[in-house]
Amino acid sequence: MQNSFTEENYLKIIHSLSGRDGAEVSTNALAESTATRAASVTDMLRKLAEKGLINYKKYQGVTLTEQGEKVAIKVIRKHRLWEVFLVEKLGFGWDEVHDIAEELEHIPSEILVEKLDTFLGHPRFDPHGDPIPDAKGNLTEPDYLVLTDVQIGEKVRMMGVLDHAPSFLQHLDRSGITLGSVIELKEVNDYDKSASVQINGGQTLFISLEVSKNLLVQRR
Amino acid sequence: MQNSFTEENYLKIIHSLSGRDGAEVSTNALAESTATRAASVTDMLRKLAEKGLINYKKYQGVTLTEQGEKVAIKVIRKHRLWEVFLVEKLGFGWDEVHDIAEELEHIPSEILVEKLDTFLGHPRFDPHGDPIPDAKGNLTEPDYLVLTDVQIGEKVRMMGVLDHAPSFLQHLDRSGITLGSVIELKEVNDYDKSASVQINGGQTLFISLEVSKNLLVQRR
DNA sequence: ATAAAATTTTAGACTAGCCTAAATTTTATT
DNA sequence: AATAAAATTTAGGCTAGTCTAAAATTTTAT
Repeated sequence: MQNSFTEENYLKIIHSLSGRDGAEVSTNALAESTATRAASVTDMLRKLAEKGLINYKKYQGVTLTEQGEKVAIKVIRKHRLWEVFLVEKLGFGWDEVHDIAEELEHIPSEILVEKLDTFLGHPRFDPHGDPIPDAKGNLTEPDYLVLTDVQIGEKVRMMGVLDHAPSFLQHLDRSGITLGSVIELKEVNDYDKSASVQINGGQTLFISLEVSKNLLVQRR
Repeated sequence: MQNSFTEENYLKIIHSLSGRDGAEVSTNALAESTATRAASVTDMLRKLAEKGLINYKKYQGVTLTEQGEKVAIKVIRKHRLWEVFLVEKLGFGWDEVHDIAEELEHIPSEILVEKLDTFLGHPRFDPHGDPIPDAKGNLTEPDYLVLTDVQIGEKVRMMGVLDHAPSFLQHLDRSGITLGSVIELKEVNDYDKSASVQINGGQTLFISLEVSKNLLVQRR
C-alpha cells in the first residue's frame, strides 16, 4: 500500500527530529514542524501507528519503526536527488530549491529515482552538503564539526550547513563562502564569539556566532 | 489562488475532450475519463464554474473559459516538457512516461517550468509528437493526417500517435515504426482495410486498420 | 406526441486531513 | 505529596473529493 503525501511528510519530519540516536519525538515538536495543531498530529500518529510505521504510545512521543525509517529515507533520498538536479542541471541557486524539492520528493516511481540518480552520476551529497542515502536505504551521516568547535589557527573545509533557510544561504553567497571553501579561523572575539576567518587563503571576513553555529566543516 | 491537483486534471481533460473547436463536453464523458462517477463530476463542475474556469449550465455540458483554457494549457505544457525530460534525459521509453508525467505536471512553480524548458532546448514536440505549448500559452496543433487518409503510393512521414497506450506504442516499437519514419503506403486490403507499408525504404510490413487509424503522418 | 431510455443532477453519506474547545495525563514546583 | 502548569488526547466539526440511490431532465424511438 502507498503512503500519502502527508504521511510521507510526517515520517520525514519524525526522522529529522529524531536525530542520529532515534530519540522520541513529541507531539508538540511535530505540530510545530508540520505547521498544524497538536490535535491534528495526534490523529495522524494514530494512523501511522496503525500502519506500523511508527511506535506510538499515548503521551509518550514517537519513534520510527524499521518500516517507517525505510519510507522516510526514501523520501529524503528523493528530496536530495531532486535538489542536485535543480541546482546542477537547471541552474537554480542552492537557496531556491528547497520548496520545489519538497514537492518533487513525493512523486512515486522507484524507477524514476534510480534513473535520476544515474543521470546525475550517483551524487553522494546534495547542494547543501547533506548526504544522499543510497538505493538500499543506507544513510551515513558524515561526522562533520560545527565551526564553533574549531580551534584558532585551524584550517578547515566548509562541507555543509545546519540552517537551510534561504536568507542564511544568501548570506553565505554574499560572503563568498561556498561548499568546499577552505576556512582558516583567525580569531574569536571573547565578547560575542564572533570570528574572523580567511576564505581560501584570500579575503578575511567577520562572521557572527549565529553563522558559525550553522557551518559544518571538516578538518583536513 | 491556486488550483488543486484534481481541478487541474479536470481542466486538462475537458480541454482534450473538447477538441480543436472547443465543443461542449458531457458529464458522462468526463466521468469516464476521470474514472469517477457522474455525480462526482457534477460536484466538481459546479465548483469549477464558481471559480470561473468553465462555462456550465445544468444538463448542457461544459466548455472552458479563457481562464480555464489558460490553466489547462499550462498543465499540458508541463506534462509534455516532463515527458521530453524523461525520455531524452533519463532514458525512459516513450511507452513508459505517461503516468510519471501525470504526476509531475502538477508540480507548481513557473520558474521550474521555464528552466526545464531551457534545459531541454525549448523542444517543440513531446516524445509522442504532440506539440508543446510555448510559455505564453500558444498551442498550435499541426494539421497532420491519419494514415487512413493517405493514398496508395504516397510516401509520408510518421509524426505522432492518437492512441498513447503503452501497448500500442510497444507494438510500434516492435514494428520498427518511430517518429520520423518514412512510410510508403503500398496497398490496402479491401476486405479489412489492413495495409502493407514500407518503412524507411526497407522492410515491408502489414498493419491493421486499428493501427492505421492511430498513426499521424505528414505529406512531404 | 409521448413513453421509454439515457443522461444528469440532487440528496445524503463517507474518508483524509485539518480545526477549536474541553478533558486528560504528565511534568514541574512548591 | 499536592497542586499548578504544560503537554497531549478526545470530542465534535469542517472541506475536498468521492460514492450510491433516487429524482429530474433530455434524448430517442415509436
